[in-house]
Amino acid sequence: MRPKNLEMENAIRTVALQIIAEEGLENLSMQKLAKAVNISPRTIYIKYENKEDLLIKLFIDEVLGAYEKATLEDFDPNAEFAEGVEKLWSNVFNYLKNNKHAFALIQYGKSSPLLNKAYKDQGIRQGDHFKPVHQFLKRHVQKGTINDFPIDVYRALLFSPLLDLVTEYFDHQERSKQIITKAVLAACCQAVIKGMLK
Amino acid sequence: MRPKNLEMENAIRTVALQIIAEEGLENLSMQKLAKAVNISPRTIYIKYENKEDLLIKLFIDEVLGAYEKATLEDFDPNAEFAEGVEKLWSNVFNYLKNNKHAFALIQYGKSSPLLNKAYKDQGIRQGDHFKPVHQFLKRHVQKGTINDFPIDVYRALLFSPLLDLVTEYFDHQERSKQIITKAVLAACCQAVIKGMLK
DNA sequence: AATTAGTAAGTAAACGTTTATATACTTAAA
DNA sequence: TTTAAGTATATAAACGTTTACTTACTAATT
Repeated sequence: MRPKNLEMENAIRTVALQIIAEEGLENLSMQKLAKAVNISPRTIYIKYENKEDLLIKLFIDEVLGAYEKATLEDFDPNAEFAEGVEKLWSNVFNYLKNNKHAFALIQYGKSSPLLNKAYKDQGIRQGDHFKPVHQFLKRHVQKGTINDFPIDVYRALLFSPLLDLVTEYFDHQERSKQIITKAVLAACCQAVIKGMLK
Repeated sequence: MRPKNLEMENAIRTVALQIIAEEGLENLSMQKLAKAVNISPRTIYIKYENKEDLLIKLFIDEVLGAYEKATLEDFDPNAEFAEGVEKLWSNVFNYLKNNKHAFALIQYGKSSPLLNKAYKDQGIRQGDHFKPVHQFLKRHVQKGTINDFPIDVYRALLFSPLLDLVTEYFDHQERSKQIITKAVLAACCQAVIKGMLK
């Protein structure tokens, strides 16, 4: 039996992300993708059932999986509140800064009904991945450090400003001057922490 | 001369927003839109140059324009900091709550390169619309109430958690229990305010 | 060791459908 | 009667996906 060309499988994902980031999800087609990778369209269908399958696997496995993993790297659920949040912020920012294409698809996850649905299904089935963060927050609620909120509300308060700052970071990368400096990020992180402390 | 059917122009925009919200931007086509409005495809081209023109006008005029207007309703740039932010939050939340389809396109504005570009071009050309908010923030920086940040950073800190909470609100609308209650919103708003105060 | 049957990976080209947009015509009001 | 608003229909290109075929390798048989 002829062996799989694993490099090619990787190329499909990389180029797909690139097209989505540069031209938008609405401009990614199977034919365009095949041409860009320099393979036959049929080859994509050996690895993925259809376009929807490709997009969802790209989103869930390639993008969200790596993102969640990077977020939790060296994160200690038993850390002090400020220390823990600072670690999460630096993990997220450093990862996204170096993975612009993945970030683009993450943003689409909030708009596109297809990806959104996949995310919710995934979020409900496998919320364990963020368990250390839940644990961390729960501990601080019990300790009385922070207010008690539903977990999704914490996500909004803790991470959404950061994701917006990443957008700004990329926007200003193309311009002359970067406004999202380390100092600004640190100050924003402190603001978020301060807001959540009781 | 035969007069324009203004109702139809309105129907085009409403139905376009509906399709985008329900099926995604990538599933809006001119023919599908025409069929849904029960007109000829050509009629859309009388009112819009092409698909891109339609999308951008929908995004900028219909959605962002109305959104900014609603945000600033009865907003007083001379208000106390907490009072001002609370007003902005309640304006934004109440507007978006009742304009789910518009909200969907606003979210696409952060992902789609086409809309994103339109937004940036617009943001640079006509930043005056949010002038009262800039004025408000500037005043409080000078008064020493809050830290001095670039304006885009304030947007991230002040509004992005709220937009995430609106997403959560709609997500939970379909389920049994609403977690984004008035009390939760108010508490989040207070957290944001507290974080920004010096 | 040489041959060959079997099989999954891969390709080129095409399928029928849908896309954005254009042409040619009709309608309705000034 | 003129004129723009509107329709029905056509078009070429692009779409997702499939068909028919080739390639590269394994493993069993000579």
